[in-house]
Amino acid sequence: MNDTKKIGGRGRPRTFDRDEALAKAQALFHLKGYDALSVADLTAAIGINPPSFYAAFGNKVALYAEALRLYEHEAGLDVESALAEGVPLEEGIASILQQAADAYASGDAKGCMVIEGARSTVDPEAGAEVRSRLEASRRFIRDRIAARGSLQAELLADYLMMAMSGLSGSARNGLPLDRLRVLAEMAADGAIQHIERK
Amino acid sequence: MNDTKKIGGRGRPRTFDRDEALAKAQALFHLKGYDALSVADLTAAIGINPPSFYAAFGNKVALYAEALRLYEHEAGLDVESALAEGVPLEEGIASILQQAADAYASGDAKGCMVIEGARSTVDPEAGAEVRSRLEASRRFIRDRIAARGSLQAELLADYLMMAMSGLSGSARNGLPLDRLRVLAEMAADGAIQHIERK
DNA sequence: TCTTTTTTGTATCATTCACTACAAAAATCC
DNA sequence: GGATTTTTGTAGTGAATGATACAAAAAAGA
Repeated sequence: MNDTKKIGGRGRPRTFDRDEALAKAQALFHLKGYDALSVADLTAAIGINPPSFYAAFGNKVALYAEALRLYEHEAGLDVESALAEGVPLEEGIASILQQAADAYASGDAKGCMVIEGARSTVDPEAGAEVRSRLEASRRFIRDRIAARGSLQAELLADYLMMAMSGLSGSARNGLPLDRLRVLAEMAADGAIQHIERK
Repeated sequence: MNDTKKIGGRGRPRTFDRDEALAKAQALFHLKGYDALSVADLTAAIGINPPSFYAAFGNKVALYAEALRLYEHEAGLDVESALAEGVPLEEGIASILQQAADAYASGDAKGCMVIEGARSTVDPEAGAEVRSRLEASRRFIRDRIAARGSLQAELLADYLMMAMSGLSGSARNGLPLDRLRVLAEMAADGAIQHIERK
């Protein structure tokens, strides 16, 4: 009944690597979404049986929450440095959308795991989890813009979320990286044009 | 075993209105998505039992296809006149995105039924149906732009689909109409800035 | 009235889902 | 070595899903 790893305990040792299994689960959740990925799919991919799965991760939605945390940590955009005080706001916005285009069109799971998860997850618990994370991302972006002294933090945060959602969807629909990059640049210009001089 | 209506046949008459039931189903599919809406939900909403449901509509995915057709017919954007030869391309693009903002933020089912369905539908058959309809929409927009003599039809179609997808997602996340309208305007300006003089 | 046709309501079916009971296995602690 | 602890594999749980079998009911045609 240990969901957090305690290496070198007493009983029978695990036959699988929990971190590896988590990474595999994260990739699968990103690829197929929460509802389309069954616990049977997960246990088969990890190579374990249901009891081992539940002993290690608690339940499906808890594993999904862990997978989301891992995704944000490993594949999250670097909004922090993009919107650092040194760089002009225009450049920061363009950088975020370029990062998004690059991230969303790379790997075999296209699009943003959080954005796509927020739109597609039916399960109430999992849906609440992923949507709250998406809202947190919006707040983070808004606060970073506001911290620079901009009076358009809400508007620009709305716009960035809208554009990232659009880029994520287009990536998921198979649009290749080069074409997605152009869209990101165009979208950034739309925002830049509406930035008021401070 | 009649999925198309034959008024005044021989046998026992229907106790419900097929068109009303279809409209109800369309609204529910738009609101909850294909997978989250069960046949039991549908029969309860219509007020019939499963055998009547299957006799009238065939099966769940066939009803979904009908609902999509109805949605496109009733709530589809007027791309045709927005991109008519008389209006400047810049205005046409702005018009499409303004129409999208208005449509996506109105009613109680937010966002575009086709765009959101394409992203969230897990069922293979229903997913293929809605995604093929989304692709058809893209082709229609691209062809309408190309018919004007623009050499940027592919690019602008990509961009419009991306922007509509973003607007649909933001609407689904609860962004109110006034704020969505501003985003649509900004997004349109991003495209307009990249239109090459003919 | 009698036959034919179609819809209706009841009562399921088989499948898939997330999740678990249970006992054997494999490690550490004393 | 014996007790304790934890994981393992087998097997199965109850709930929900899309879809149906079947016979009674209600209409039209003869």
